[in-house]
Amino acid sequence: MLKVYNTLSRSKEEFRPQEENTVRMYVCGPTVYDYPHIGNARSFAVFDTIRRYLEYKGYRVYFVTNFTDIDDKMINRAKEEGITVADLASKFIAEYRIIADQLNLKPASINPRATEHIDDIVEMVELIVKNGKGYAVDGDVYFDVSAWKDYGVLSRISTEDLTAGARVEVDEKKQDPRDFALWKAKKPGEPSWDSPWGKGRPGWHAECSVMGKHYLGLPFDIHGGGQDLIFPHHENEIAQSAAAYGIKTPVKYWLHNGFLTLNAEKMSKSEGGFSTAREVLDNYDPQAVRLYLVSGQYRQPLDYSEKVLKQAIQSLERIKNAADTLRGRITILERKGSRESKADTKLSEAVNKLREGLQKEMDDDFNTPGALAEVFTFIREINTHTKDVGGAAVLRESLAALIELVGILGINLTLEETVASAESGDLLKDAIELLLELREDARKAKDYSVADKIRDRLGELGVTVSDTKDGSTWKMS
RNA sequence: GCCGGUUUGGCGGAGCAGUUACGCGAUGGAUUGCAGAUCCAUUCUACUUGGGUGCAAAUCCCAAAGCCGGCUCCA
Repeated sequence: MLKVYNTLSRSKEEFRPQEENTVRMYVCGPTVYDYPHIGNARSFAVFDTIRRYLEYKGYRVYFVTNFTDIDDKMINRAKEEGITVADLASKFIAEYRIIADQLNLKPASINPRATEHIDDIVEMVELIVKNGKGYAVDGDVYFDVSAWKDYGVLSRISTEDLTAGARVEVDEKKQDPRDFALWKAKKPGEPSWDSPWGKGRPGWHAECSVMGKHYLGLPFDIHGGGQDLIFPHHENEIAQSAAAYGIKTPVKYWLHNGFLTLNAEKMSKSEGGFSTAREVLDNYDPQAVRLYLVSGQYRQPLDYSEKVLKQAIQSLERIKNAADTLRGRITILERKGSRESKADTKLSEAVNKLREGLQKEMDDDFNTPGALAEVFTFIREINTHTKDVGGAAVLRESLAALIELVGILGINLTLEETVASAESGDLLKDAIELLLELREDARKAKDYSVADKIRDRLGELGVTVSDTKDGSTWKMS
């Protein structure tokens, strides 16, 4: 039974989607005005893992994540760079897609953009005004927080404290400092759309309410985002949806990931730091970065440093080696024939334990570190028993399980299997096998200079050869 | 000021009442023609501090301290 921590109740709740076997989830995507930073990457990776696990459990997941392509930051940055807001958006959406690809994020069901839903937004704002929960002033439209008694349900910020908040800007147009913009009147040089209040553009919070409703219907099951979005963004989303559509809450489970913290001193000193996702992904194996990002429980803060990245690289290596060990043994058994042995049973049991254990951990609010522990326990079993396994079937089963389960965490172990599937693969494969046969003869004759030459030269060509007690294995690197 | 989180071994990071987390690193040993990979052992009877409850507390309760974050457009 899956339990998820719901920010709304501040407790773990049994997860029950409204429609059986289907999960509808929405994750706040980036504002595409700049390069995504490593903190954004964490959020992407976390919710991708959650989505993949739900799919592993058999749910059909509708996964919507947006691009905010119109807001103050977009406008300011476009002005600075001397390009249009639309061009700025294209540039950084492209950038996002590169990062998403490197992080092995499964493509969303859809990536809607705020500017594609202006009509829907206008419609929602009209409803809010019509329902007496919003008011227009000089082309701006504000949400009337005083008219929504449940304001603060999610963030648990009392409205009195809010007024006293350090960063509330005084705006004469607002009836109350707590009120927030639903629609902003056009200023000179800004992109704008027609509305009943004149030309203008949507407030930030409006888009997510609208797109969530449009693609998933209200209420939907999961809404995700960083903890910094709890207030005001998600609080306002709830208020908007409730005020416009008359429903109590637009979302059943609110999930928020913790921050990624940087050791500021350390980072700032090391050549400009590693603040953008791109810098990190260019400097480290993207798979290791992904592993690092899910190495902590998603609600906990996660510290970033060069050291932990290096640890992740080593951990990833251990996972890859285990897959290679299985593959190597499979090729050896293909050569010498398959005959089951006692070790087969042990490995088979380990596979079952892995599946059970991983599910138990992930069912507990997506405990990815726990899941990784299960994976590594399984890997030890692989390393202990594989050399004695006589049946190829259990090896294939183990490999498939390993690939599938680390796949939930976003680690792709099939990337290195390219050779075998290539058109020319068979010829190449046979040629390498032949060389290894010759090498084996040389080794038997204790002619190690020839044996080492074959291994070294193959190594130069990108073929790594390893010896085991029952023969040699190879892989393309 | 208000609200929230966090404090576990050399490092990362689970556990959330009773037994080895797991990974990385280090050291020693084993296996191997060598290399790579791997296994075993040690570091590892660790849990911010002070009280309390319990047969039993890292784990529950109370208090304090440190660190981090949110408080109108930042994942």
